[in-house]
Amino acid sequence: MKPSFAGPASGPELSLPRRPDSQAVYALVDCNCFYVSCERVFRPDLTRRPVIVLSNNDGCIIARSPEAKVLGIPMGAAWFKVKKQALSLGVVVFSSNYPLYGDMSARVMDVLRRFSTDVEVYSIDEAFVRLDGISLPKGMSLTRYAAALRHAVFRRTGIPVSIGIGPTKTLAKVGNRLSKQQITGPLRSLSHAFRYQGVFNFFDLPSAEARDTLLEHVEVTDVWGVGHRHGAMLHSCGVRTARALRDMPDDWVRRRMSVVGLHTVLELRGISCLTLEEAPPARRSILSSRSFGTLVANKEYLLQAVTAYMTRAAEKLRREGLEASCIGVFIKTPRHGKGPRYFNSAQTRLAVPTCYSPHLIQHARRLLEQIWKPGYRYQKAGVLLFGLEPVRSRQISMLPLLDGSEGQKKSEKKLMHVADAINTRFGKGTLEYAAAGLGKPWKMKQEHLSPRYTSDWNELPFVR
DNA sequence: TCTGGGGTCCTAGGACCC
DNA sequence: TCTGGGGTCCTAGGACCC
Repeated sequence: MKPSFAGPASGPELSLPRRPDSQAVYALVDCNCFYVSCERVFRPDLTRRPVIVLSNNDGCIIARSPEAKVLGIPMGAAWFKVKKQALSLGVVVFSSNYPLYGDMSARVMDVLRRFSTDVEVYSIDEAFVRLDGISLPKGMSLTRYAAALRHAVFRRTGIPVSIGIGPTKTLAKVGNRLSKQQITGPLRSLSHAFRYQGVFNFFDLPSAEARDTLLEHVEVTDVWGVGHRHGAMLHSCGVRTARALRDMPDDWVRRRMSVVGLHTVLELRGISCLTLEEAPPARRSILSSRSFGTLVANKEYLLQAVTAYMTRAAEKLRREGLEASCIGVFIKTPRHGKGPRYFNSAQTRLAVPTCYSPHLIQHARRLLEQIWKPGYRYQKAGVLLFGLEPVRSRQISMLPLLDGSEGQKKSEKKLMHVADAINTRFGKGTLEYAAAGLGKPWKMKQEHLSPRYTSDWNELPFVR
């Protein structure tokens, strides 16, 4: 299956300046069962075999190959509940390996940028791409261009993707779902709109009636922006399809689903409310939290975990050139289970914003001391950084005593810089705080972790 | 054995002010 | 000491996303 058009060598020379009045064309490019596909790139023997990937702590199933789907392995199911059944069916299982997935994601996004200058990375496995204003090779349709993009991603990364195209982001999302769907029943009459595998383009539909027919075959709960609660509410009001939602009165939608829901409805009608966000908005908070591998009663272990989580959060803070002016800590017992339940959190505002790990850790440990109660077995802890601001633009402190001397600030900055550099060069956790503990009996479970194929030569099986 | 982690936005209601 | 109207700001909770 060799594509006749391999895609432009680079994006910019193909993309023309867009006329402001031109009809927007959004494509949603979505990697098929992304985490599973990433594992398969390095394990070709797993092609066509049932594969699943578990969430952090091996808690539940977050990705399934189609083969696992066919076997009836449910999405989101607790692993301990389906483990026996899955293994007996020959399902291959992986713990999630986020460094690997992050790397593969970046490669996919790089390919997308060869096809359009306007790319919004929406999540680790999805991107919105503007396809209007691109001067296509002579005689090539937009749909065919998308098919070429799809081939290029697969050839360059090994990751299969699906593409939905429409006049709004929400319709592009719907189209993406349709591109993965079996064409049956009344949809058969629209089969020409499905002629390229893995691509569905709303602009290929011949009429408004055809669009109605399609939207009638999309469950309302499959519409982007309609979650569990609104889905149940809509069902109770007899609204079951995307078409029915689209045709509800504005004021009703506004009342029951807020302006967010109204935007969804307008987008289903083809009126664009959500635009491409190429520059991600400034981050407002950083959360670092994990469930423990086993329940933890010991305060010292909780202090260790909070130290480790704050270390990670502070690294992220510095990587993004930010400082935090507020921090929070929370701990909780399991939602389920027999033991007594407890949840508590504490926040504090810092006198001076900082990104210096030792300060942040010190505050976090103090907050934990405030909320920890004996007699409970804790399941999870987390730290939150908020009130974030860029390092440079900060106002000069009016409290030089609290802010520390210039010299001290400088040496703190240097220390963090060196520590971050060592951990980047030699791998996460090379340098860490003693207060995070050595044995870490609370560490999360990862019993089926794949090797670090993309970040450590020694873990590549075929390089030796 | 006991269900992930990391985000954002909107709304209602209370406090406070004039 | 008897009760209006309107504004702002903050917070908790709900809803959604992947």
